[in-house]
Amino acid sequence: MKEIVQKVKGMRDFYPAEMAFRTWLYHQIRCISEQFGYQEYEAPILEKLELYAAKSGEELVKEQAYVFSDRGGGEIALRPELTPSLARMIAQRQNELAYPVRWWSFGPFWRYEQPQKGRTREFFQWNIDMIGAAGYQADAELLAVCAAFLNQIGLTPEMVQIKVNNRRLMDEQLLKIDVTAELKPVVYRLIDRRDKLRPDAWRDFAIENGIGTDMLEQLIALLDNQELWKESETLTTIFDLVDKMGYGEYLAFDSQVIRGLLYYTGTVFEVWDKAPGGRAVLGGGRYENLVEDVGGDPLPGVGFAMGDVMISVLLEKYGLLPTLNYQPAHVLVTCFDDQTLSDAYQLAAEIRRGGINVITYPEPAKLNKQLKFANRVGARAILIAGPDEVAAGQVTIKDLLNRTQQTVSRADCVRELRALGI
RNA sequence: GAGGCUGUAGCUCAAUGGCGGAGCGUCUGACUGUGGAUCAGAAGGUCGUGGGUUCGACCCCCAUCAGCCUCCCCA
Repeated sequence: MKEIVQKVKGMRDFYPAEMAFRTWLYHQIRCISEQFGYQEYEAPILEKLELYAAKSGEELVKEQAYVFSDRGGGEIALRPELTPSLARMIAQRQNELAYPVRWWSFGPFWRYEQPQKGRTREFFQWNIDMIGAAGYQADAELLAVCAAFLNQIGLTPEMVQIKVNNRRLMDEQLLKIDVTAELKPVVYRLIDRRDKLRPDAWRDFAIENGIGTDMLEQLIALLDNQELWKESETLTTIFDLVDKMGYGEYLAFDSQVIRGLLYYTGTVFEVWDKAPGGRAVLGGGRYENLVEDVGGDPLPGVGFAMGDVMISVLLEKYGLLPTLNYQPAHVLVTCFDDQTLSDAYQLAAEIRRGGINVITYPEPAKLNKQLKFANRVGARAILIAGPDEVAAGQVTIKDLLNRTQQTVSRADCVRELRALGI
């Protein structure tokens, strides 16, 4: 134990059980993405640091990216997010793609953060984007993808909610209460923190940052206005479209959803656990300038990203983790003794050619030991070909589930296994 | 970056500053061609790591590493 080198902080091992879950999640994601006609793609794990300098937040690049120099002296980053890579891939082939482009991806990312519940330094993230659709109606499709996914994995509108807002609406409203361009970042930050601070502490924070009492009262009235979305044609249209697609119950307008990312310009949304103290598990929105920022021509996009860690926490919390069988072989061929070992290996090969996954016990051992092993690894049936069976051209099939066994001719073995439902 | 809790057998955890334990699991046997049960036995530990205090440290102190939790942050 002492001499086992520890794994790097914040990294996870995926033993077969965890790997089975990750594969399951990947499958759910693929299923929904393809339902809406999105194509899978992948970008490099390593990118030049300057790719992120273009638009990602300062915090992300300076504090949270894994950065190192390669042997050529270049500044390289382990990708902390995918969107800049996506923007580059689009820009590189800007004139040959059929728009709107619908792409999705699921892969690993790294951020140098303090590991805690729902957060690791290496995580997997689903990214899904539609690029090249200028109309805000496209935003509704991404919200539907999001809701369809939540529905697919069993998260109901009672458990989670997609909080939607629109930055343009908020900008207009803030302008009405005389929030200047200089004040806007502070006010955004203030809005973002409203649920994190106590009311009095929140007010103090506002005053300290130069927000006058009058403006603060107007801001509170603005944020508390549940009907504010009705003043946005974008939001009313989007809500209507998502409702028509059958996912209206998942949506809720929330004027406090702003999102930290600099590049969002229109609709923004986050999926939240509705329980008290709930957290965001997914976020996204519309961005107008990203492709331009990496050197392409202006092209709008809308998309979202979801990490595997928080969604797992949520599924576990609501008892929705799937029960997965991660033993691919349902049959074990026993190895009786040195004389019949080659027959056992040969039998296993015959069964495999019959289309059934098989493991062999690789060396002679006591039969009860092999039976225990078969149980441990989750096999459904075992095959015994000892001296008696070999001499008679037969094989004994033992059904571990029903505790029955039969001796059949070798030629019938595959058929008999099929009859057991294997 | 800040704070709190934890670290003892493969796993889950006990142990008043004075002989390091239990349950589960593993292995062996009872059972030399038949599994999940039962019984018996065995293996398995530099008590996270490094210092310090003490006649004596798993226990107290300091540092450090890791895990969990909270704050900060959140693409």
